[in-house]
Amino acid sequence: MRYGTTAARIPETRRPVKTKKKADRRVRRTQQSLYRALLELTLKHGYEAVSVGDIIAHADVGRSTFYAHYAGKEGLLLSGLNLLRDHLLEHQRAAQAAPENSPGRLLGFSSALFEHVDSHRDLYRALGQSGGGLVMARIRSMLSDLVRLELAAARRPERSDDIPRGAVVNFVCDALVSQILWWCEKNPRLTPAEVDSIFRRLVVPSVRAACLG
Amino acid sequence: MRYGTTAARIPETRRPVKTKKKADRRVRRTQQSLYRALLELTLKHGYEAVSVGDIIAHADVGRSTFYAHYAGKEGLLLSGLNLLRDHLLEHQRAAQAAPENSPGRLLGFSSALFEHVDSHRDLYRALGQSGGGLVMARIRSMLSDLVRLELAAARRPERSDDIPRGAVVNFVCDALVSQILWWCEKNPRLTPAEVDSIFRRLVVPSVRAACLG
Amino acid sequence: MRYGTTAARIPETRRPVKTKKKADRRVRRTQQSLYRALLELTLKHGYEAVSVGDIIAHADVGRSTFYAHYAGKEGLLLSGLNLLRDHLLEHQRAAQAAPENSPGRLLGFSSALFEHVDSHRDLYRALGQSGGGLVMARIRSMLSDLVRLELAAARRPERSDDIPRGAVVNFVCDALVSQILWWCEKNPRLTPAEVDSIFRRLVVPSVRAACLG
Amino acid sequence: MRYGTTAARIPETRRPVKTKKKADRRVRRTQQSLYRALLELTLKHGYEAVSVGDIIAHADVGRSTFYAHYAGKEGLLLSGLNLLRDHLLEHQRAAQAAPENSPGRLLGFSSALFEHVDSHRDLYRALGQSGGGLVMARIRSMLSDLVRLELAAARRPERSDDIPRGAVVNFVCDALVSQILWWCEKNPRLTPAEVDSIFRRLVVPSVRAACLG
DNA sequence: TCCTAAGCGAGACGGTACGTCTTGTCTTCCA
DNA sequence: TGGAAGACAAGACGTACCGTCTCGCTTAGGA
Repeated sequence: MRYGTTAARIPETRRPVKTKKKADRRVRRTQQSLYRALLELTLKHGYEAVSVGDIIAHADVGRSTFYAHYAGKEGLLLSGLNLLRDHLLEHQRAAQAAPENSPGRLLGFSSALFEHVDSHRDLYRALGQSGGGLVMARIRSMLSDLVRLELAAARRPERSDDIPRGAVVNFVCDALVSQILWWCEKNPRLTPAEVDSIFRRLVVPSVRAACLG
Repeated sequence: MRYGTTAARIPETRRPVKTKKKADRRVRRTQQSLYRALLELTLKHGYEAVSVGDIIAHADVGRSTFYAHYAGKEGLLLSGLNLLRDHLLEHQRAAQAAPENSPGRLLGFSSALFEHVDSHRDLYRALGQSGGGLVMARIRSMLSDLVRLELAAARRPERSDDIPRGAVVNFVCDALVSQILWWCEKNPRLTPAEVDSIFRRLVVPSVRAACLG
Repeated sequence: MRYGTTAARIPETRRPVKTKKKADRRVRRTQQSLYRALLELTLKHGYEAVSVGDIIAHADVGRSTFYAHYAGKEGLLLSGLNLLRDHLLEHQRAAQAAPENSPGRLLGFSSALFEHVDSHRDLYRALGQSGGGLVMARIRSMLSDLVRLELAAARRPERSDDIPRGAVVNFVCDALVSQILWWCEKNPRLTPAEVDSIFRRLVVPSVRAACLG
Repeated sequence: MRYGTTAARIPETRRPVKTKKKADRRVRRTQQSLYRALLELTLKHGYEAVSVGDIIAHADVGRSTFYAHYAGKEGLLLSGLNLLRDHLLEHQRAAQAAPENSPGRLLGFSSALFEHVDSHRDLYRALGQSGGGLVMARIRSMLSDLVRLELAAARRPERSDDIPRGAVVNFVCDALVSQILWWCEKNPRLTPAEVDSIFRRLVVPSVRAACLG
């Protein structure tokens, strides 16, 4: 979930922070400690098994400090998600520049997503296994925005017997999440490209038929 | 703690049936009380918000009695799943009797599943919303068995560039679950038949292409 | 607690039993099973650690059967105490036959008591250690009757500065119980005679002074 | 779980006192609330009938807070015993200053003990009645230390036919406890001085004979 | 350079749910 | 029909977390 080394900006804090000017190096250090602790403990024991108490002990941070920054365990984890969203949005925009009907245009961010997952495989496995349901739901919700955006742009005029747009968006998002979890849990040997190919063979034709028919 | 040294004196000759039957009457009543309580409370407050204490209070059952029958809240809910599984298996077998390549043969149990969901719409909505993630996971796992069974039977010889069977099974199951949740949460006006149609238009062609070449 | 092999009569039952004619061999067998189970489990794990559930499981008896015979764990244990009381009463009567002021006359049952304890040392240790407080209290209460009886008979006319009779009885009984427990827990090598001697040296002179002044 | 890597930076130089003091104020208030609740409830319903739930409800304290301070109901009650022990030790030391063989020297703390009991008569009655066996056992154990200490100091060289020291200590302690319970339960009209007198007349001569030959 | 407010550690606290345990009652079956 | 088996309600137990809170220390930015 950490992009490169600039794991700084974590906007999902409780308090607007006001960011006086230098945005408190101390604050940043604390938040990074907590985030790192969450990741490490999740990898070791699974997301569900980690308690707030574990996190603050591992991060050597006071309990009240934790709650001063995040609403809870999930808040902390979710704070890392915005980075991913920005990353995918960028790829989506790039794909939109491709010529109409070119094969990689529709859902063009998918390969970037699988690449991302590939570089955090252990974390996703940990989330998938031990009930990080809520986190996956948030990822799903984020993907949902992307897909809706794309289909809204691409769609030809709606016909009466069309599949409802929401159903298609839903189908695509869950297929993505499903693919990710299956990859991480069951078949970790595949390359991101292979996984992307599987995904596209299963999903894209149906979506094309349903929306661009 | 092991009873039964005397009970085992006469191993299987007498009547292990009649004794069981009568005792079961009370047991069944208790279990039904608990199950009904769980459903009612889940509908009212959401699955996650219901505690074991709530359930036993509502069912007027002792705490130890609850744990004598079920491992926990989830165990109780899961106990209702076996009936559904049997129901679906029956429909699957019926569909298999249809001629090869007829349209409703593949995943023939899907309409039965959506019919079932239709008659428990509120419950599924409650499960979907408030984090019955684990329960949906169990339903998914049950569906997984059905789908795996069917694809194993239907599949032509495997080719090297085939999509791995597991990926397809995974894709189908999650599409089913996804469809169910979307239906219950977002678009409750559709009929089961319409939902089934959407599902089949999105999923079946890809599956046919992937498995039946 | 079991005298010889005739461990039969257990009068402290809940129901008068009515003893139709053959006095239900089954009932007796059940009661013996329970009593034996209690003793064995008490020796193994200590009195407090044994639950009714353990007893009936070990005796292979149904729960309701247990409560049909005894009011609880204590009731069962206490049912063995009457035999001891009769035994001691007999010795007390024998000692009373001795000439006035002979050394062994006062509290003449003490040696019989210590002899009894000697033959059930393990049980008393188990009772003393793990809080068989209530049982020791019952033994104490039984001894109390004996001592009160004896002092009432032996006492010269009461004087104003006498120690209250109840205080003396109390003192003697607790000294006996105290001695028993100390013997079993701390110093199991002493013979019954030695223990009796210690007891008499510590207690009898004071009692004689207080009552026979 | 070990905090203190930062807190230990400045080992013992600053002020480990002030910090503790303030924090203790709240702690002390909580502990006193709990102790008071225990006493009040014990007086009202008897020691055994009081559950941890009752105590925390009456003290308006969280369950976990209770267990953070005490191991259980007994632990809470026992926490009040240390004060008594210190009190008695002081009296013992004062008595030791008396001339050899003066009447009040041996077991000189006894009157202080009975005075103490006198001022908590209701509590001791409640403990004695309803099975505060374990608590009385702890009091006994505390007295045991005092007596052992005293006899060890006072004793002349041991002779072969001496009563074992442990037996004497045991005898004295149980006589004290016995006297206390008898007083509280059976004869509450006596003054502490009278009770002390009874105790001393019954016990001290024998002890003197056994130990000071 | 001092002062002041914020960040922070430490952890006490009230609360809630958990799963286990034991008790004594009550129903049902069997001989 | 009376004794045995065991399902059951009741509720205490000790544990685990949670999210709130109070308390001083420390530290850095503005006066």
